[in-house]
Amino acid sequence: MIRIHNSLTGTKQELRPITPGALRMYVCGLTVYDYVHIGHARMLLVFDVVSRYLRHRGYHLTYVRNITDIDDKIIRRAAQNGEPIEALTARFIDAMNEDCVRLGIACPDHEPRATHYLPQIIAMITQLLAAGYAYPAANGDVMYAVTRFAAYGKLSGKRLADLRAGARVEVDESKRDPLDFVLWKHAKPGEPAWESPWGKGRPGWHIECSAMSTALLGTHFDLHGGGLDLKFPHHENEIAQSCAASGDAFVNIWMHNGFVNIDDEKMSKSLGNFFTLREVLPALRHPEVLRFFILSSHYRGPINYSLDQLEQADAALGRLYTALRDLPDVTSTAGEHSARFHASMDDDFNTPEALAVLQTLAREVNSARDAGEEQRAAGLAAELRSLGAVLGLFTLAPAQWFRLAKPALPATSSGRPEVSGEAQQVSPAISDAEVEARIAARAAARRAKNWAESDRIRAELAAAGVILEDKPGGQTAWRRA
RNA sequence: GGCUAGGUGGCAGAGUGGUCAUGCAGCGGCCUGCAAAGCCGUCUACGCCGGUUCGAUUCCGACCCUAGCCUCCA
Repeated sequence: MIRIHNSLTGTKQELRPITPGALRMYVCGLTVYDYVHIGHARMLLVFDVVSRYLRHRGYHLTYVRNITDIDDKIIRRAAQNGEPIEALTARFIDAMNEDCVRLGIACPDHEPRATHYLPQIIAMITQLLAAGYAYPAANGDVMYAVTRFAAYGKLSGKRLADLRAGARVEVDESKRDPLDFVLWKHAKPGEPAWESPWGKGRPGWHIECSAMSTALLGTHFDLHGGGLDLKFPHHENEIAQSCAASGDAFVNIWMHNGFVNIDDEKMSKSLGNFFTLREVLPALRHPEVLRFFILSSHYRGPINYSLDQLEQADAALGRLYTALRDLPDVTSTAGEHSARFHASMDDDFNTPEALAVLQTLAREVNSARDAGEEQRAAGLAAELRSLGAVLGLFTLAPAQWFRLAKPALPATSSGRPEVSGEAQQVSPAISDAEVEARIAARAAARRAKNWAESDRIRAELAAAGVILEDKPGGQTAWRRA
């Protein structure tokens, strides 16, 4: 039984598919006007793991993650760049897909783009107007009347009166209530626009998600996810739109992932303290390190980004790869660790606990190997490998992992990895073949019990970032630091 | 101001009404020519004040502190 924390009720509840054996999930994806940053990556990774796990548990999952490809910021950025909007969005969609491939994030089943769903958006606004939930404003926009929707504020735990008292909502003559939000924006000169019953214009952000999710998953589906910052007003508005338009229940369980913080402050574009994947990944041994780092905290809580934390993730992941090293590939047997792993993941996707199970498993692999129980060690390692794969880990063969060097990139005081030509020279490159040659020379010295020469070669290799491990029987394994 | 999450050992980070989180770091062993890796053992905890309880880090209340949302945001 899988239990998931539902933002709507504030409690964990049992996952009961609307259609037995099948699940439908919609996640709010990106607005494509810039490169993917670590905060986005967390959302992408969290729901990648959620979808992997639900499938692992035998559900037939339909996973939809949208792309917002028309929006104020996109229009502004395109104008700044002197670039057509379509070129800008195409560029950043390509970049996002590249980043996802690097991180091993599987493609969702559907990746709808707002601009491809204008008919559905217009149809839904028409429905809302007909049902009296929306009204045409004097300026040509179409607005949603929040007071008409009794449950408004349920998801975010807010009351309309409290929100108004906040007095931070803009005063807009065209709104009947300051909290009303726009469904359709009338065209302004020079902006992209589509024909509609209310004249030329473009959709508001909130209606896109309601229209796309309904079009692809129906009026009532199982799971809806997104970043915590979308809870209000975006998801609140989605509920208001979708429920009002269909009269149906819309979403059973709302899931929100926590933020990535820098120095305990939210990473965001407005604060300017964000890191793109393109800056961060070159500073890592492998993108899997970032995945491990993200999964080492529970998805709902905040996570503090720092190079030090990434170092720890690198070390911990390396330890798991160490346990998988040099063991025959045997069929995994589901033992007590699998049961613990599944219990952890079943409990609201508790990945830190699931990773702890993997670490315990790794210790037992090593322990069995030390005791000379090769068969048992191989069986446990196979279990480790298959459980890790559920989380998207162990995409490399252990031998590959240990050939990768951890880039020695100096960091600025802000924790931002500095990637420059100068920085790259810090890690001297020594080829695998050269390493093997030096090890052969050292082996000869060792056979002659010339420890001084043996240790000299080892120190020389250490300076080049290569660590040696002598095995029983005269063999020497090596890895990059 | 309103609303919502949190405050766990040197660090990160789970969890629980009463013998284990886990990883890194430390300490003591084993192994090793010496290392490395690994194994075994071990030390540092649950913001503050009350209450409930045989017993609370875990439940309840007050307080302090932090973050987030209330405006675009994963």
